[in-house]
Amino acid sequence: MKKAVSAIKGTKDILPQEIRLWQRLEGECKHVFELYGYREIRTPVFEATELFEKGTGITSDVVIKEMYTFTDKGGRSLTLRPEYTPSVVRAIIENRLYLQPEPLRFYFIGPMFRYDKPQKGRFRQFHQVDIEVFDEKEPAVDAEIVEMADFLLKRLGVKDIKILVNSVGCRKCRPSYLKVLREKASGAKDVLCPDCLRKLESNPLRIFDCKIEACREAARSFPKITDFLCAECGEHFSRFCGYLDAFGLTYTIEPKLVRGLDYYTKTTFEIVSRRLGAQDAVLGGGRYDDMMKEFGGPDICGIGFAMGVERIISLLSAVEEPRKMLFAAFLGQAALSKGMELVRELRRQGIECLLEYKERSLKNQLSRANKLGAAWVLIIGENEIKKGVYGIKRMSDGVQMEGDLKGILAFIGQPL
RNA sequence: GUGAGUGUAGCUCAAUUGGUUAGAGCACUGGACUGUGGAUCCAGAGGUUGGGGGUUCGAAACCCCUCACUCACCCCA
Repeated sequence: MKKAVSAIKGTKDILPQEIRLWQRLEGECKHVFELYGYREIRTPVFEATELFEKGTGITSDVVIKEMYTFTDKGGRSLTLRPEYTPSVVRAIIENRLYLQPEPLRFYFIGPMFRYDKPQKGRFRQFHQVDIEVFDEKEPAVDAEIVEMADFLLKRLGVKDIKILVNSVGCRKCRPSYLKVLREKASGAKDVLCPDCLRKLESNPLRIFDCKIEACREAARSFPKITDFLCAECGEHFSRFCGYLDAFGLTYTIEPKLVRGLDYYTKTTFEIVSRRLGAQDAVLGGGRYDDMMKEFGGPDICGIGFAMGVERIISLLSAVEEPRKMLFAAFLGQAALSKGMELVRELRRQGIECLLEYKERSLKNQLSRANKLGAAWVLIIGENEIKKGVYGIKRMSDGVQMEGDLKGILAFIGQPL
């Protein structure tokens, strides 16, 4: 098939057939988030490249190899946002939102861009639903966020999910853990695969993820981060888990849940579904207590999560809702003019109407109306115009009558 | 970035393994039925077999290059 122009690799069109699902998801998100006191915020799709280098982290994979970065005509280095958190933090500082009495709870829905190789559940332009809370140190809010995510997913009808939680410690306790882990893993150098030997340097926590049995076996004896948390982080984590218990949520403590963004401190969590394939996270997030300060803002902590819209959508099944639409069929030019007039009035009465301007047989138009799932067909022909009435047919049972505009409206008012 | 798999009509797939004019179902258009839908039957339209090159008397099939998609690694939503 010859294609003049096609969508860019890793991007796709969301077609009308699918869009109902998107609208439902967006509606549910807004509804739930507002129930929890969040308000929508929207920031630009591109930002100074520096924002992500500082925020997402210069050592993260996202920044190193996945950013859509370009130079604009003024010579500035700009980047299409690969994630949302740095933008929100920037907006808060820039607009001094922390000086307002309103709670610092924000949500956002929009596209993100990462130069990844596409695969199942992974795209170059994808969409995230994102929430962030600032200035709440208490582990209670960590638990509230997880509970909200769980509530949202239940409302959406997402099944077979698992909640994973962890603490990655803070800048005080994490380095000492990593040191011990590296030492321990170095002792097992002869059994680890080449991949893991590389991870030993770059990201030793990833060794826990290896699929090779020898590596898994060795990793079982490695220390867990949850055993190395400092007093503050340890208490935060146990209270967080306590609140989750109080909510009656089932969750798994997953000490190898590290997440790829540099900024996380203390709590991290993910909600996964095995139905998604290799990219199994529907939602992931955590606490980032230092980002605001590092951007030169006030010392305000933050916590949030991002949910992958395409991934959620793939777990939902489309529900075909019946379309309460009227199809206007006409025969001849005089009838067309009359039809345009009638349809205009019906639309003002709040009735979805479709009038197609092709001259076709009545049979053809009825057939078409049937295919489109129209609830009624309005029939306008010479006979009707002479009599000053119009035919209206209910497609579900074929019942048909004649009437003027008032009669038609009354007929439409009857149950289908 | 690395690796594997797949590209045939709008969609799902055939083509006896290299053989003549690339087929079918669904969908589409028209007709049977002149102004009354769904069922049935008939007909029509729709293809540079992803693209380019090569091997061959002959390529959708084999080889090379390229592009796209899919899946996995890495990483993440």
